[in-house]
Amino acid sequence: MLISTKGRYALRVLVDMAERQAEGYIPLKEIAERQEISEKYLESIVKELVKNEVVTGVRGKGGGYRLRKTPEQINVGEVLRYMEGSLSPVACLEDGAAPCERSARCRTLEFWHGLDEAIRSYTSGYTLADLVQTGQPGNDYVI
Amino acid sequence: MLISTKGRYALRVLVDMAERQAEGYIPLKEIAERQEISEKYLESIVKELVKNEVVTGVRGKGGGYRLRKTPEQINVGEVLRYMEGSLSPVACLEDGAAPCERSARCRTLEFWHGLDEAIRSYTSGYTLADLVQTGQPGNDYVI
DNA sequence: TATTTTCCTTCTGGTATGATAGGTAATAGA
DNA sequence: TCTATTACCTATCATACCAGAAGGAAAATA
Repeated sequence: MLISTKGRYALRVLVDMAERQAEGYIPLKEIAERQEISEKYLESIVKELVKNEVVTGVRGKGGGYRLRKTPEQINVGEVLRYMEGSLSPVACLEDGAAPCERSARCRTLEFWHGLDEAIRSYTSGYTLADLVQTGQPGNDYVI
Repeated sequence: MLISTKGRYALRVLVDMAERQAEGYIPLKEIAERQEISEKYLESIVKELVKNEVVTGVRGKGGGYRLRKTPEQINVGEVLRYMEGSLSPVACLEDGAAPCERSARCRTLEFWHGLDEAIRSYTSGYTLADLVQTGQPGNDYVI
């Protein structure tokens, strides 16, 4: 499993926010109800989105969360990487992974690199706007 | 992490066997030493390969394991699916997963389907022969 | 001041991962 | 027939991650 509920829920939350951009700040409680996800669990997810400057939160009455950029500026691959830490298919390609001392003679490394690149180029071909509008990528990425 | 050590080690074991096809049956102990992987752990991995008819084992002196098909006939994606159970990036696309009752209005489903397909088409574009020879895919798959 | 909301820290039950341990069954060769 | 070798089988274990739940503190509004 490449993507856990963290990544999946994060996208659903962002789509929800994008569809209600005009309404200003939206309480997490509302999003949790609409998306049928535990509000407490969503807290930990949104926290990560705040930390990475994808959304902003405002406390108190009338507060809530809203997108910090336009949906067109929010890249899906980037968001998933925030949530999952990494989208690398294997441990040896993860950021900050100790370089494998077998890599020079590893016959599978190139295969993994290719898979990593396939995932990277697919996911970074989508923005939040693509998800909201049609569910189709808006750029020229072709599978 | 899409691929655990099970899938990674399985490929290394298979490449090792492919490179020594002419030598007949190869004891797991040798493979474990060459690949620097715990023999006991490899047992559980090879067991799965036997179960899925990728390799055959013969007991006793002079015994060991060998490929059951030619490297050209062994598909990398298939092997990884045996080892990992599934290569689906998200739980909702896994084989036998309960169909999500939100799927009709899910704005992210198509994105996940595309990612699933990207992974599937990349991994199934490689055979064991490709890993052994050059580390490059032998078919016309283009990223 | 009361209410609403984010924000922060801690805890928990379940499951998967990456092994290790110890044995049984089959086979070949001396 | 005995012994060494090898695959095969079952059980156990430490650790980490997943998916939340709980309880409160801080800020903002009315």
